[in-house]
Amino acid sequence: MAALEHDRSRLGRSSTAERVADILRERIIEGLFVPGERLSEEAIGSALGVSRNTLREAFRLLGHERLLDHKLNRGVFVRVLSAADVADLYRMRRVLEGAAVRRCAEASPEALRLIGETCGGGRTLGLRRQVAGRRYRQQPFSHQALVALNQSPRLDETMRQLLAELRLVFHAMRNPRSLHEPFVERNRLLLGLLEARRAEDAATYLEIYLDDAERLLLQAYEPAG
Amino acid sequence: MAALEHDRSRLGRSSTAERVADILRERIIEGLFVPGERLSEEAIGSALGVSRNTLREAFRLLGHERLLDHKLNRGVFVRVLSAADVADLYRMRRVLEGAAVRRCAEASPEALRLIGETCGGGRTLGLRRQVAGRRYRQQPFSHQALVALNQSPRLDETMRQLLAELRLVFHAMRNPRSLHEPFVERNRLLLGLLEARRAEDAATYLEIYLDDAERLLLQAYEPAG
DNA sequence: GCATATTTGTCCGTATGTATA
DNA sequence: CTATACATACGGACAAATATG
Repeated sequence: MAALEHDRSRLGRSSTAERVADILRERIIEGLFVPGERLSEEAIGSALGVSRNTLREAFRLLGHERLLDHKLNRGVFVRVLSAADVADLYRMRRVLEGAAVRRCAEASPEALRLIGETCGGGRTLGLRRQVAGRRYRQQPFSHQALVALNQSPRLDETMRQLLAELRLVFHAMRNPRSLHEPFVERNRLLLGLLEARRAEDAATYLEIYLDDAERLLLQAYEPAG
Repeated sequence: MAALEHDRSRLGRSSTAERVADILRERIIEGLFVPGERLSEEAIGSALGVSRNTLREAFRLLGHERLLDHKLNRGVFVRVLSAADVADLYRMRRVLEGAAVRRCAEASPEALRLIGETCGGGRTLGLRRQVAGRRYRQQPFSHQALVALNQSPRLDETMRQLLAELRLVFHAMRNPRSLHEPFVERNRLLLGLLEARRAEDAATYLEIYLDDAERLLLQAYEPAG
């Protein structure tokens, strides 16, 4: 890998550490770095053409996002989530997505449309570029856009980090696709309830949805983790 | 300030950067560093007896918590929240605390008791030590403990960061106390609803509570910010 | 507007301590 | 147990950006 291009194009300038964090975050989310893998300062630093000090700043950022696990004097590792972590993530989803569906009555048509948008696969950042050799899932339901109904940038960011963590679970499994497919129909149904502005029905349905999703995920994950 | 004591006492070891972050976080929350103030790498590094590299790692952590504002080539500043930030924090509170009160029926008596505990003033970490010359508020209602009803460590942490940010608002004002006092009675009333397990009433009351709190806070903050 | 001083951003070298083969 | 590898943390260096007079 070549050294980082120093973009610095006008506004939104960012430090090298932040750009390195972006790169590493992407690789973790895409599964190029698998959970449990150790990230060597020496190896990655030289591969990215940055000093160890700069790289360590990036590691701190990703550690704070719970994507990396900092073990003192042992290095940083891609996070391996426990079953308790998975349960916690779903408790969060119930809160964040539950609050969102309850506000569907006051949501703009545009906001609702974004939930069903087929492009982007759930992430709102400009990350839709094709990753080599990796099929890009086209899920016609964005839970990120759902949470956006709360109209809170901070909750959006929280959800983004939550979904990134959930990726770690899937990357630690052998057949993650099989867990998504049973839910495409449910997603469609949920979206229908939202468009009909039936907030309470949607909330009830979401609870069942997430209960099932959590249970199925834990069943498939437990033996691996 | 003397150099950091290298504790390293068995389990729960932490790096110097994390310990420095803890110290700086505490000072920001206590208002010893006021919003807008620039934190010099040189000054703080030598004051704490750590190198610039280590200090910068700590800065990254606090920046990620939104307590510090990183301005490229200009340094780090104690965050100054905008009115939009305050509104966002209250949107979050409605979601996190709203979900919590809705679960009061299934809350343990112990969990409810903690909300009304008079010691600690809202924070669950062992931070109840007396800060010199700073009166310690004894609020008999912990919104942190309320959010804990969600039984999610991650939401607990989110709430902790949220309350830390809110502190920034109060430290940027001249008379922060006056905004708390009108709510001690409301807190008592809300706690009564929770203890009576009247979830829906509590949720409704909380909405009004937070609407008022946000409005009053913005009124008092707008001219300053 | 310009020259200078200050401060950040980033890198390197190195000593020390810790974990692991 | 020794040896090796690596993370931790420090201090110094220099360029670039910014603040100051």
